[in-house]
Order: sequence, then structure tokens, then C-alpha cells
Amino acid sequence: MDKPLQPDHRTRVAADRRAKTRNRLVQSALQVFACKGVDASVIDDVIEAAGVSRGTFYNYFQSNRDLLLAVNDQLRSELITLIEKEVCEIPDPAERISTGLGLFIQVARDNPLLARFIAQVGLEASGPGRLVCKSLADDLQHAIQLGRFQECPLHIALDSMEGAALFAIYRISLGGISDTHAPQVISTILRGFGLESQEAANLAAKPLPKLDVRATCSLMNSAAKPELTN
Amino acid sequence: MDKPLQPDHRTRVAADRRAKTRNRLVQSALQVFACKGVDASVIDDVIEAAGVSRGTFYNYFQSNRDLLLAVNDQLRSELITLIEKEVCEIPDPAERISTGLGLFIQVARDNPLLARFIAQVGLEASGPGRLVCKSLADDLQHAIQLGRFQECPLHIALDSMEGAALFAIYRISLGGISDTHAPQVISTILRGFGLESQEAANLAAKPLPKLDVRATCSLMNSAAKPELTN
Amino acid sequence: MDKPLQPDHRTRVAADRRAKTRNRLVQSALQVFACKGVDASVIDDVIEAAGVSRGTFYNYFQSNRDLLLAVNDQLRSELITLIEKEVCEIPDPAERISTGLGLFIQVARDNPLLARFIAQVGLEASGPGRLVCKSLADDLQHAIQLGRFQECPLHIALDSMEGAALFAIYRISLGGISDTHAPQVISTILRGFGLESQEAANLAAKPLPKLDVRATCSLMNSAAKPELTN
Amino acid sequence: MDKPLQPDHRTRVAADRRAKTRNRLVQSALQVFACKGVDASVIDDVIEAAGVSRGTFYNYFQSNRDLLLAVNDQLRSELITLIEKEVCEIPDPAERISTGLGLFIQVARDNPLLARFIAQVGLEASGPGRLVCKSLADDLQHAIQLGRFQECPLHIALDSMEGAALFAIYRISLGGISDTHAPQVISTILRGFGLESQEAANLAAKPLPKLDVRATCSLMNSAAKPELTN
DNA sequence: GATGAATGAGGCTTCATTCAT
DNA sequence: CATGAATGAAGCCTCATTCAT
Repeated sequence: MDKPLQPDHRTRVAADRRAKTRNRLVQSALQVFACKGVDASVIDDVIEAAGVSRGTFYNYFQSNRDLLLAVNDQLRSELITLIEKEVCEIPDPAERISTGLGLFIQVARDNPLLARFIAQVGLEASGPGRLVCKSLADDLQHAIQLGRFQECPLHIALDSMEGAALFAIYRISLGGISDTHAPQVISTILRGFGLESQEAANLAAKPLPKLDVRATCSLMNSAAKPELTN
Repeated sequence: MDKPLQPDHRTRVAADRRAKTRNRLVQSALQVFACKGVDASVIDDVIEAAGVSRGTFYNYFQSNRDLLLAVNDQLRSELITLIEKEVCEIPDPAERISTGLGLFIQVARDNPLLARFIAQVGLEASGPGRLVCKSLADDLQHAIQLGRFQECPLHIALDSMEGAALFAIYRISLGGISDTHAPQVISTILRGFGLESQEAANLAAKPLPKLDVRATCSLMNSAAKPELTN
Repeated sequence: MDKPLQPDHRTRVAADRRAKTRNRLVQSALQVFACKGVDASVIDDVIEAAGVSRGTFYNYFQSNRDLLLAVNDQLRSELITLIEKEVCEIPDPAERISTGLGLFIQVARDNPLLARFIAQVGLEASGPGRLVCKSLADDLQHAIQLGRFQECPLHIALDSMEGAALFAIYRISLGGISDTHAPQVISTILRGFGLESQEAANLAAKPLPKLDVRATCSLMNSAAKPELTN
Repeated sequence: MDKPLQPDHRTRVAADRRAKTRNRLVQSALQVFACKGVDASVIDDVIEAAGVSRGTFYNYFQSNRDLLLAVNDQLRSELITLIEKEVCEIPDPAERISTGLGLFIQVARDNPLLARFIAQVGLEASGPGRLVCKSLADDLQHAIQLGRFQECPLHIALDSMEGAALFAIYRISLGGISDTHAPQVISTILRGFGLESQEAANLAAKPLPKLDVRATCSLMNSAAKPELTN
């Protein structure tokens, strides 16, 4: 009765182990990239942190670059899922954007590892696989159509927002940022889109839901290892 | 009568030669960094582009990093000099900022080499030796004091501006940017500081003096060598 | 039934391979150091002689210096083991010393490679990891206590002996040494410790057991490669 | 009246300057060799210490090796001259040898620079340009003929003596040597040549004339620069 | 699948020596 | 003669990748 199931079982167990090992690798890579920089030589550190052999690494990733992409992809999809779940109920697109930015910055502040990684990836984080995503574009367009935001080409709006947000996170990754930093950055951004000053401040100051990233994102389940900070 | 001058003469000639060689190296380095990225291994390309021997390189720079700093420093000081000379006569600090940003972006657009380099250096360009400089901070403060700009912590204002400007240049370095791009970015920035929409648009649209960078900046006297584009 | 053994097996096989490669390297290094001198740049020659790649070398040794230490250590321990096995049965400490020195010089004469290496390492061979070892110090002390040797500070005695022995080996490494050389050096040393002339000569002339170094020392299993003689 | 003399004068002045520069170079080289080792890369340090340009160096020496030989030669000749002047009046060859050795060691102790250099040159100090020189050989032969020293092949005697003396100086260069060290070494050497124990001790203990090396040897007119110690 | 020894291209750096001024 | 910029051969070292076990 379970003999026929065995192959399936074995297959599943094997798949699980694969997934687990892969995850360990991606997690370690996030750490190492964050600490040593995305252009650094990384494999030795990654396999040591993940506790696997050199050969095993190549069973999962073809190259350095491959690994960076994997980290980036997984990070992005986990973050987007996380944030969209929180903001999707908000009807006003301006508030949705404000809250989304706020959460993004909050997560970065609570996870230095993440902040450092994003700061490292830097401007490259934009582009096809950009962290700032489709639904943000939709929200922007929506806000402009509703007259909440000033008429303005979409890509300009996206770039401004992304530039400012990235810079904020870069600052955070350098440490020593006060709690008033995020709302001020956000309200500057909102004003840039034509929101009236008081309203921008109000939106940016709205209390944010507290995200438990650790619970949701597999990548966050490890502390930064500052000793690598070469 | 000229015998006593000889030592001086020799010294001066030698110093000249040093300066010239160093300049060749920095110039070549700008090209190579722009094309291959600031983290790339660069020395071989640089010495070939500069037409000097490997040993000569090390007579001037200790390392890759050292070279990058030299390029960055020289670039910054040349750009700042160039732009400040143009804007120093403008009485309104808001317009000074607007014009300065506009010139910065214009120079970047006219010199793909420069745009690429700045985009590469990216966020790191900020910090103590940041491209965005002392006088910009002064202008901002001034504009806030006069009530032209919204009250706002200086570092936030600087970061926003720098983030947006860097991003704009990054976009330019990727190519395919229309002429309306710059004014739109700038007016978004100005609005972010609380300028009323119409005025922001007006300032951002003011015609700019045409800078002849090639005439002024020693670093610009060479065309990009796209074949190096890694 | 043998599946569980696999990991062990693999581990052992790998360890074996490591040991073998390391040995090949140390052996080659002995040759090259002997021929080119201990301060020479040696890595290229060593890896060629050992038939391994550059990278492999660095899997085993961090540097030139590291390699030299490894050769020195292994040589010393093998030599000491070899000689002590021969002399430990001799009751008279003076004779033990005389025989030990004789054997040491004999080995050096029979293995030009070894002689050259020791001559190269020269004075540095003394110090914590000195070729002249613990048991020699014990023998000296013993001989002094028994009144066989003149009262004299131990370190002076050791230095004298070492100086003379090293010098003898240096001479041997230069070639053209007659068979009477060793006994004469040894009897001079023994006289220096206060042994009466005739007795010194007698001890120094005692026939020595013939050591088969090749059979015992892994490092000796290769002929000198005189073509490397720098 | 002095016109005809001018050429001579100029020639002499020029020759003087040449000699002075050369001396500065040799002196600096002694320091650098002593500190960094005789196989080290040395030219940069030497020209800096001597305060001359790279090109000037090659006006005086063809190569590194050339420089080492020059230092060695000058040192040897100055030392020999110095010591022989002191001992030539001593009628007993055994005492002449004892005194010579004592002076040699004394000079080494008073001039750490010298001790280090000799220790660096090490066994190579022997050979054609050896520090231990012709007149020592004569003294030895003489002492043997007179029956003061035990019958013994000359080269064995020379080697023993040189080995022991070099070793003593090596020890001195390492520092922390007491004043009783030298006499003990010397008396061990003398006993090795068959001198009766008491007499050896007496000879070795004879008070030595105090040499003022600084006054005599141009090479000693500079302090060791320990900061160069590699 | 996992392992880790071996690889070797690729880049880095030094330094003795030359040579135009 | 003195100078010091330039040279480039010679060595050093890393690390992504392969592959036999």
C-alpha cells in the first residue's frame, strides 16, 4: 500500500533537500553580497557560510552571476509579495504609494542585511528586474488619472521615486538614521508629484502596519555577519 | 648665465612630464571605468589606452582603487568649477539650483563617457567627496531661509536631490532619452521642495548657457571608446 | 554493507591524495632550494618539478617562506629520527655525540642535495627549529656532568658544535672533500670540549654504521637535479 | 701661477667628490644589507639612505651584486687592517690568534650593524674573499710548527675557527649576549687546537686593546637603522 | 547528488635597469 | 656627472571552474 508511494516519497524528500540546500546557498549569498559587495569574489565565502562543498555549489548555480540573479529575484519577489499584501486594500493610490514606500524603507531599516544588499546592487536594481515594480507603475498611473498626482510622464515619475527611495535606503545602510528620516523623504517625494504640502506630510506620517519579515521571507532568517565587512 | 638655471629647468621639465603622464592615465582611466565598470580590473586597459608601461602605472597609483579616487576627485573638481562659474551670478538660490542641476545633466548628456562614469560610481559618489557639493548645500539652505523652499532638514533635501539627479544621469547613460527629460526631472525635484507647480516648470524650462566642456575640462578631451564596452 | 563505509573511504582517499601531493611539493622544494638557494624565487621551479599547477601549490603553502619551513621541519625530524635510532644504544655520551656528528656528516656527504640545502639554510637552521636538537643538548649536559667534557655553559657548547658542524657540511657541499675530513673535524670539536687528544681521535675514528637514508627518509627519494644549479 | 694647476685641482676635487659619493653609497648599503638581508631588494633603500638619484647609483655600481661585493671588500680590508695593526707585535702565534679573534668579536659586539651584516653574509663570508684571511692562516701554520697547536690540516683548522667565530657573531647579532660569551667561545676554539685547558682560558681572558673603530673605519660612521629591519 | 583536489587563466606588483634631459 | 621618469621581465597570488571519486 505504500510501496507504490515510495518512489514519490523519495522524490519528494529529494526535492525537499534540494530546495533546502539551494535556500541555504541563496541566504548565505545574500549575506556575503551585502557585506563584501556584489562584485566581490564570493563563492568561497558562500559555500563556507552555507556549509556545502565547492562541487555542490555548482550543482545549483552555474556561476557567480547566476547566484546574484537568484538572490535578487528571490528578494524582489518576497518583498513585493509582502508589501502588496499590506497595501492592496488601500483605495487611494497616493496613500498606497506612500504606504508602500514607507514599508519598503521600514523593512530596510529593520534588516541591515537587506539594506546593504540593496545599496550594493544600487542603481542596477532598476531595469527589467527592478525592485520597484509593475504595481507601483499602475498606482502611479492611477493617481495621475485621478488628479491626485501632477500630470507627468510615467517613467519620470518612476525614476524620481526610485532614485529617492534607493538613496534613502543607501543612507540607512550607512547607519545612524533617525526615525523621522523616512516620513520626510516620503513627503518630499509626494510633494514632487504635486501633492499639497500638508497632505503630503499627513500621508507620509500615517502609521504603518508592522511587518514581520522574518516570518514571511525565507531570506531574512539569518543575521548579517558583519565580520565579513571587508 | 643660464648654467644656474639648469637645475630649476630640469626640475620643471620633469614635473611637467609627470603631470602629463598622470593626466594621460587619469583620462584613460575615466574611459575604461566608464566602459567596464568601476569594479572591473582595469589596469591593463588603462595602460594600453594611455600608452605607458605597467611599471609607469605604479609610479603614479598604488592600485585600482587609488586610480578610481583620482578620477573621481579630478572629475568632481573640474565639474564643480565649471558649473559654479556659470551660476554664481544668479541671485535667486532656487534658480541657481535649477540651473546647476540642468547644467550637470546637460554635461552628462553631452558626454556619454561622463554619464557612464557617474552612473557607475553611483551611490558611492555621495559621501565626503560627493559630486554634489558644498555650494549646493549653501544654496539649499539659503533657499529655505528665504522661504523659496519648504522647511526641511538639509541632509534630506540633499539626498533627495542627489538621488534624483543620479538617477537621471543613470537613465541618460542607458541612452534613448528625449530632450524633455531633464526639465521634467528638475521640475519634479523643485516641486518636491515645495515650489509651486507652474514656477517649478518655468525654472526648469529656462534656457541654459551652453557649456563647452571640452575647452575647460582636461578629462573630457577624449572620446569614449565603446569597443571596450566589455 | 559497504555503503556506510563510503564516506570514510572517500575521506581517506582524499587525505591520501593530499599527503602525496604535499610530499611531492616538499621533495621538489628541497631540490630547488638546494640548487637555487633558499632566498630564491622558487615557486615556478617547484611546481614544474612536482608536476602540479600553480593553484595547487597555493592549496598547500602560503608562500615561499612557508615552503622553506615545511622542508626544514620535515628534513629535521626525519634526520633526527634516523640518527637517534642509531646512537641511542651507545652508553657513553661523548661517544654518542661523536657518532651522531659523524652520522650527520656522513649523511650530508652521501646526499649532496641535503648538504647543499643545509648549507643554504645555514645559520638560520639554528634557533627554535634548529637541526641540532634536544637530545644533543641532553647528551652534552650528561657528558659534562660525568666529567667527560670540560665544564662549560651549555649554549656555548651547543653553538660551537653547531658552528663547526655546519661549516663542515658547507665545505662538503662545495665538493672535493676527502674521507679524512670528517674525523678530523670531529676530533677538533671533541678536543674543544676538553677531551684528551688521543681519545678524541679514537672516538672520531670509530667506524660508523652505514645509514640507508633513501630507505628511511621520504625526502631523499629523489636525485639532485644539477641542471637547476641556477 | 695657479692657472696651470687648475686642471689638476679640478680633477682632484672631482675625484674627491666621486670618492665621497661612493662612500655614502657603500655605507648606506651596509646598513640596508644588514637590516634587510643580503638577498633583499636593496637599491631603492640604498639610494634613499645615501640621498642620491637612481641614475647616480649606476654611475658607481653595475648591479646589486656589485654593491654587495664592494661592501664586503671594503669591510674586510678595513677590519683586517685594523686588527692586524693591533696583533702584529704579539710574538706568540697562539696569542695572536686568540687576540685577533677576541678583537673581531669585540668589534662585532660594538657595532651591531657589522654583526648583522656578517651574520647575513654568513657562510658565504668564507671563500676567496673570506673575512678570515691570509695572515690567520700563517699564524695557524706557525702555531702548529711551534707545537703550540696540535698537528692538523690547515684547512680543517681554518674552517673550525671560522665556523665557531661566525656562529659567535651570529649569536651576537641576535642580541642578549653576556660579556663572558666571547672568552668562552675563544677558549673552546683554542682547546680544539690542543691547547691545554688552563692556558686556553688564560689566553682567551687576556684583556684586549680597546679599538676605536669609528675613528678608523669609514664604514662604521653610521648607526644601524633598525626601522629598516625588513 | 556530494565532495574537494586540481586547474590555470587572469590579474597584480616589484624592482633592477635604461636613457633622455 | 646627476637626475628621475619610464620600462618590462619576472614573480606573485586568487578564484571561478572542472572532474575523478
